[in-house]
Amino acid sequence: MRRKRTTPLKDDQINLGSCSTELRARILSNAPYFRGLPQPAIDAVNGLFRSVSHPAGTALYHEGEPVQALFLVAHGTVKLLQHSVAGDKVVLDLLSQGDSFGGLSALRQGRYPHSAIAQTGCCVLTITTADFRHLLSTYPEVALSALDGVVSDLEAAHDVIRALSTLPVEARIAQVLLDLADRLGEVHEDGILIQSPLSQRDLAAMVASTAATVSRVISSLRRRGYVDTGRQWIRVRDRSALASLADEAEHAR
Amino acid sequence: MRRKRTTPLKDDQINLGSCSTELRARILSNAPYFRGLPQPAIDAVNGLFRSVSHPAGTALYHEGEPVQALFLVAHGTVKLLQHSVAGDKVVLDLLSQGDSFGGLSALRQGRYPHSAIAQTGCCVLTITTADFRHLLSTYPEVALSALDGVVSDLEAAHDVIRALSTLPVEARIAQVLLDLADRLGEVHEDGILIQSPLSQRDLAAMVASTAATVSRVISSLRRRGYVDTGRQWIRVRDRSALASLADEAEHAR
DNA sequence: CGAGTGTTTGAAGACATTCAAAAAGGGTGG
DNA sequence: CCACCCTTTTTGAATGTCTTCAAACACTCG
Repeated sequence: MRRKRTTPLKDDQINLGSCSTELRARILSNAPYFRGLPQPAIDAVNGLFRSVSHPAGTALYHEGEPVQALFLVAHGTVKLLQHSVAGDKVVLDLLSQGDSFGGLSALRQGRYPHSAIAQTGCCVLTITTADFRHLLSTYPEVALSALDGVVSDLEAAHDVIRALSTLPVEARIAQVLLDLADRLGEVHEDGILIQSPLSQRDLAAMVASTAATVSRVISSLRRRGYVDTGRQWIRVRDRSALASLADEAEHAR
Repeated sequence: MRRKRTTPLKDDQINLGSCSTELRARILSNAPYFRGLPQPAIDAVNGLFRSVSHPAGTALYHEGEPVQALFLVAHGTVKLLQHSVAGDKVVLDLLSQGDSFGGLSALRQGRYPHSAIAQTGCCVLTITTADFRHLLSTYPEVALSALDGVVSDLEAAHDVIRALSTLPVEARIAQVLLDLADRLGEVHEDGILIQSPLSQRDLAAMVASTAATVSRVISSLRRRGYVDTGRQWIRVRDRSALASLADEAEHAR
């Protein structure tokens, strides 16, 4: 019998992911970009995508490389980050099933403005920029959906800027945990488990802090019973307590 | 004869601005959104816009209000900001001639995610969200341009996030000054004058700091001869020196 | 079991904030 | 043109949050 695993994360969130054609079809027809297209169009779109598997930790692309494709997460989680020259990283986002990324920069500069790393083993659907551009002009509603998606990303980025500008570390961490819990969380009776390996270094890179500080804050949250944590995983036990931490910080002063 | 003005800023950047129909036509045909449309289409577009003047300091809209229009700056500068509940503000961007803002959020939530304040007396062209939506579906190339513009805004926001995450205050200020000089600057023999009234409080709200700290940093930059400053204005004298300040901070450590 | 990575914790110190108060700039109305 | 007022800018001193550096500990994998 297998030894009890200590991480509560699902295996397939950690190990190599692969795409069944069934999954692939489901992802594409549910993707915000293509939802609403007539079935024949969806079939045509389906033909333009390739599915690729990436082992955990590998890069899908690096900041500065010429843009080659637009990506759609089918399975697993993908981390978007920027490197600073000094070597420390800034994590911009953590994406999961149904999220898209990468290719839209092609419309502009033609270079990826950030790197994408497989946070888990994952499967992504890719479409070449040329094909996607073609889609955009063929189906205007796709362009509108894309616009919608990017506007939403922009607002999220502005929220991060506000948090970095006005909130102390603890509140920023609380806020990020809430966001991740809502987007990647899996509800259990003992709390919301964030379904992705997430080191405190990663967390630090999301809130503009350091691993040491994050550890201190997280420990304090754990002592207060707001979260459970372990190596590379976090479970939110008291969502509303975290929410008030983030809010009170804003009202303070 | 008129007394020598102490501010080097242009009068019409401070006082009420108005839109000549000539200016209006020029702005619209040069706007990234509509550039490339055939002339009849541009004329049609022209008919959908209204031009509105705003005195300096007045709000074009407030965060949270329902989105009513998309805006295009014809003259003057406009400040986009978010309020924190504690009352301090976060300045997201400073826009000038040709920049657009506001209405794209309509596609999503229907509420403005930030406020817009006339930094100078200014003239803006507005189009209702309904009309703009109509434009988007009528002319697919407009949707593509809009997409392009938002992607560019998103990348700018990510750059701000990186700066806030990795750079000390001085470097962030240097970076913002460079950006403003490039976008709002007017080249003179004695440096690049940022053509918009800009208080140190505003600057502080752009780099997530305080007026007191900004004053100290700016004074230091002035002593080193990198900038000239006065009440509500800044001139960049040594662009490359500022650039190295921002760069060295990244390479340090 | 040993190596490597992730987490915890302490102590010292830096950078920036906060609070406060004074000085300077610019507009306004007499 | 001057006196007044309000806002912006400047500067000092004290404080604090967070970082840095270091070392110990824990967990996982080969």
